[in-house]
Amino acid sequence: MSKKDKILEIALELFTEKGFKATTTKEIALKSGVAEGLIFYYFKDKNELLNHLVHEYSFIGSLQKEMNELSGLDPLPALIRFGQLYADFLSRNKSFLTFIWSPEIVQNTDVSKDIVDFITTMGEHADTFFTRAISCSIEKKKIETATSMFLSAILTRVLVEGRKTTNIPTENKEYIEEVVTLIIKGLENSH
Amino acid sequence: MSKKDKILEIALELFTEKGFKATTTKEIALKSGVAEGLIFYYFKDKNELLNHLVHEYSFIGSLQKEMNELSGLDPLPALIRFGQLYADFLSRNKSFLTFIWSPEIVQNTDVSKDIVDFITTMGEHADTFFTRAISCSIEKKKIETATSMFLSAILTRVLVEGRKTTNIPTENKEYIEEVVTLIIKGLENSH
Amino acid sequence: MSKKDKILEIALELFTEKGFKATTTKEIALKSGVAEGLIFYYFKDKNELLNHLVHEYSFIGSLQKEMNELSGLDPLPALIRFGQLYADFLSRNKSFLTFIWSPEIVQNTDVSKDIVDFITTMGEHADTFFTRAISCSIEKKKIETATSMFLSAILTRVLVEGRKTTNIPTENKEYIEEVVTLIIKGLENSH
Amino acid sequence: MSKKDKILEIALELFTEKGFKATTTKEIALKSGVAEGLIFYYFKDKNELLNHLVHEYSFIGSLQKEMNELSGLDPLPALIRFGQLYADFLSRNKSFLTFIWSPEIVQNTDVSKDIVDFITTMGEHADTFFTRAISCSIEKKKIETATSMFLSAILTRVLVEGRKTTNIPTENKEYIEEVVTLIIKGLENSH
DNA sequence: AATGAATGAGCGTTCATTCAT
DNA sequence: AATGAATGAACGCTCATTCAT
Repeated sequence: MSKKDKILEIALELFTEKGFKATTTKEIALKSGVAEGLIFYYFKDKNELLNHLVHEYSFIGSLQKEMNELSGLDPLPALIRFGQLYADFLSRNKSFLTFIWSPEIVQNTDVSKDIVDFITTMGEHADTFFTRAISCSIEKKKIETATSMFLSAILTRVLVEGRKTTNIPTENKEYIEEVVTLIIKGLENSH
Repeated sequence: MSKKDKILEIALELFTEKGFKATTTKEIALKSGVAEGLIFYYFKDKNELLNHLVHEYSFIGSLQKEMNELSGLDPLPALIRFGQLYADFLSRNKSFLTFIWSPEIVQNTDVSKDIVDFITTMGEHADTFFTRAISCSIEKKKIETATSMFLSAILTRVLVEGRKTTNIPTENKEYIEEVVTLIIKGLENSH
Repeated sequence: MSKKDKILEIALELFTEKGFKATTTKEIALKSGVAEGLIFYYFKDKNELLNHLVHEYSFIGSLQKEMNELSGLDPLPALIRFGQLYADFLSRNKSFLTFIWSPEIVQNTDVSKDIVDFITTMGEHADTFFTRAISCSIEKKKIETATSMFLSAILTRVLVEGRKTTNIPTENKEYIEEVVTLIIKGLENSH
Repeated sequence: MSKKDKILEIALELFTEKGFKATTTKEIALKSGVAEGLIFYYFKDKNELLNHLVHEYSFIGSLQKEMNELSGLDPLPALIRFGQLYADFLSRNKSFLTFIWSPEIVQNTDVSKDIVDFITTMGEHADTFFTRAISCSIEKKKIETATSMFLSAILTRVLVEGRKTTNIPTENKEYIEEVVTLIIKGLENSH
């Protein structure tokens, strides 16, 4: 791994763990095993290091690949698997997500838009899965509400409940299954 | 308003807007119209100002009062009203919530526990409303899943969708009604 | 005791214990049980409080009185008693002496001159005692050397040896007697 | 001379001249011709700069070397030369000695012990010289008293009389000779 | 490419001093 | 006489940034 990449790796780790301002370039250099000056050789200043990180960070890419496996599944298992992939993805990127959502970053960058876009994209995917999973036709708006609930439930579980000191009582998989079941039944019962 | 209160007010505003480290005491003093020294007369250092803010902040109190009005309502309208109060509450405290959830604060204080506690309390309230709204008896676990979805949907809507550049297509009230309807139908259909 | 006197008392205590700059007016006020403002009501500023202390402090007065008792004694016992009084006096004022001898005070006040004057006065007293104690006549210069040694021995013992962690092996009285004996014998042997 | 050494040199000069608290880091930087930040690059804070100074200061080393020349001399000249070396040493380190003896330093460090140790060591040296200078055997205690007087006389002369506004009437050498003569005669006359 | 000594603006904080009460 | 809230200059210190090597 090149020194440049090492700097980026460590910077990401420290920024997401402690915050941007609370992380010093000295600390990054130390943990990266490089001289402090090198950071400024590769990146004009600390902000450019942040921008590089935030825009380069391949957000959706990693998830996109995994979702190819869903095409061969039946609608219901696909929906559940989709939920799991989403939960895993959020889990992996939890600290990065809360980082770019924090006041000091939201103020300085436009990445929160990226998150919203991402959630929208996820929503569109989920919409098609729900549509396929429901036998009968249904209002588009109802599907959208269902989708929004589905994604919110997973998002909240991972980001909020992950911080509970007590362990999560139900496994993710089981929880997702329950959520899907409840929504599907709600949708089927509503026409 | 006393100078001490003014300092607290402005500090809250700036911390939630820009972050803790990114806000200087000079800036707080300037906007508060006091000498910088006064901040340290009342709060021994910047951290104590933060702690004061975080622990004094009457999180649940404001919501608790509003929830008294729900006791007279029928189960379903009560549930919807409950959702609205929750959404309004989150809306009001949006910036504070993302602030204390940010890396620089989560790391330094034990307040994330406060949020989790709050969410748990909200969950218990919602549980009783759902139980009352469903005519027939139902597994406790199903109710809990329903509740979690309900609260997540509102939380995500307010915190995430509030940052969408495009305006929110559906009004909160309408959205909450849809969510409640879908969940209730899902529950009733599941036994 | 008036509040003014209390301030002076506490200021003296703190200045000599911690140094002038290291003692804050807040600390003086707190320990004195008065408001901080009162210090500046009585003394224009912190420096005037210091000056007041340094010039008011009746240095020699307390010793002068005690020395009246010496007039009735024989030369040798008088010399020994004189040494004891001097040692006691130094012991009582030890911290004050090292205080006004410290760089931060020597630089700002002219009290080190007071100390020198005091030592000179002590020297003159001791000169007459030694002259009386020696039967035969002797060069004035020899007496002065003897005196200087006598006073130095006591001064050093009290100020320096008092800081030894181990206890002083010999009692002051015994030490003074030995010193006097040695000097007297030295003088008598030199003509 | 390196910038680090320059900082140490100037800090020593200012601390001993004005006191520790009364010397600002800005002043040290200015007189040293370096940026203020450099002080904190080499020494993590002002206290560490002081500690470095105080422990690095080769107190005894410089004197120890000079004392090798004494071994070839006869007892009496050796004693007189020893006194001169001691007086010179004290003279050179006068401001440093009063500095570390001042309240603000005595309170913060354990260096006053260093001084006491040094004086003890000097005492042991002087003891052997006096023993050799006296032809006949004599009580150990008497020697110690003599030694103590000898060192005190020189210490006081340099530290106290050096602050007299009037010039010192007698030269150091002459004074030391007188002191030695007087003590030797006192000792020889006492058995 | 890589270092780390050196910089200095600006931070959080202290504290003597003022002043309305 | 006495208070203590309020001030702001100046302190010790941090840290992103520069630059000679």
